[in-house]
Amino acid sequence: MVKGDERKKQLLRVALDVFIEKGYYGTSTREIARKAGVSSGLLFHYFSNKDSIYLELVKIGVEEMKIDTEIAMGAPCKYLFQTMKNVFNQLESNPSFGKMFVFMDNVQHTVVNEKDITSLLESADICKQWIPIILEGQQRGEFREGNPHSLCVAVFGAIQGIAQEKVRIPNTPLPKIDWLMDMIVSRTK
Amino acid sequence: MVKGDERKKQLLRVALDVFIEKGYYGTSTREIARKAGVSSGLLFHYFSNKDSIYLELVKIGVEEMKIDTEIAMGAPCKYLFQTMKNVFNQLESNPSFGKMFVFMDNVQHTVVNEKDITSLLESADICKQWIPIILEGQQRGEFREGNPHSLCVAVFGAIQGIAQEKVRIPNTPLPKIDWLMDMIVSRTK
DNA sequence: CCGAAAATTAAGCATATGCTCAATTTTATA
DNA sequence: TATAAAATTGAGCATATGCTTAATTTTCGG
Repeated sequence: MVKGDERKKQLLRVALDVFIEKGYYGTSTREIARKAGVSSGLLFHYFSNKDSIYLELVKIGVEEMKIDTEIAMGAPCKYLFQTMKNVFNQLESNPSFGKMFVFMDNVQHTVVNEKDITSLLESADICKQWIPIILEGQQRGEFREGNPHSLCVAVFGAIQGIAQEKVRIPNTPLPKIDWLMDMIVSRTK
Repeated sequence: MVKGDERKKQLLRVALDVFIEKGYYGTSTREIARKAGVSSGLLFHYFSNKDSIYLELVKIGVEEMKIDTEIAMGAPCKYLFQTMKNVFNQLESNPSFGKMFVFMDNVQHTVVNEKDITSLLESADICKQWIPIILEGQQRGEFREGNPHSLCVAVFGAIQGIAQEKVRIPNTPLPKIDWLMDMIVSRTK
């Protein structure tokens, strides 16, 4: 017998793995329970339904993805560099971080009948968060000219792609941060 | 009544949409049939089972993703540029191309109990195809130094991310190809 | 216009799924 | 140690799913 709180955390960990591997619809509550070594009944003792497990994971992910707009606006280029450094460090040292990264990407591309999730995701939209910062960086001459949305998509698309590969093949060598910065940093600087 | 060949193509088109939206496991054969306006029975008249629909789509995707190694080795930098240009042009003009792009990415991250698919995907592994070309480019001084695998992951991760966003939000502005090239092209050139 | 071939359907079987619920075991506490 | 609270199980219901099959409709060459 395990204390309720621990069990719930364990179930969330297992659920994250299965959701990543098989997607929302392909994940059965039975499989989560089985991989956690408990009965289906217990799963539904801790979570009211399948959606709520998913939603809870999304909430955790959204929290992890939040950026500090205050600091970012103060030094866009430096902040972007630091953000990448943090992400890459975490990808190397903490497998569950990478998993959550991949999960959040999957979530973005999965249509789930849950308005709660849709609204949650809006607040986690990387482009929405970063576009004002990129604009600020452009005005300072730190970032190159061009559509900020495009720049954002390119930079964070690359980070996403790298994270995906890292989770799938853990010994994937990470690129240098400078390479990614070269995509967005002003050349004349 | 529709001629067999046309119907099959239509079913593949519909299946691609559903697979993208809900993933392999979340896609039901009934839904494919319903969205195509036919009965389940007819679906299984044209395809022996669900896996074979998926496999057929993967085969098409693999074919589209193949690169011309001969030409690429002759002019790595130019070829990379041209490849990106083609991809971006297609993304703008041909929605089904973008869909296939996203689908192939999903396929890479989905575990399906089908050894046929696993082996098929190896031949479509972008890194496996590009690493020799990047190496060649580095020897010529066209590409920057660094782990070719990392460079590959960064560049094609970015392209993937962009394609994803373009499919999800079709009016997403595409970045300039030069921005992406700056990630990999030698600075001293 | 006849009949074979092709296209299509509807019903149904076996199994998997989300979820409930009554019952049982374990733990903690007074 | 007695008892309430918490943890856990396992059977089971309703529905969804992959797929089969017999039967029906449509097409079209002779």
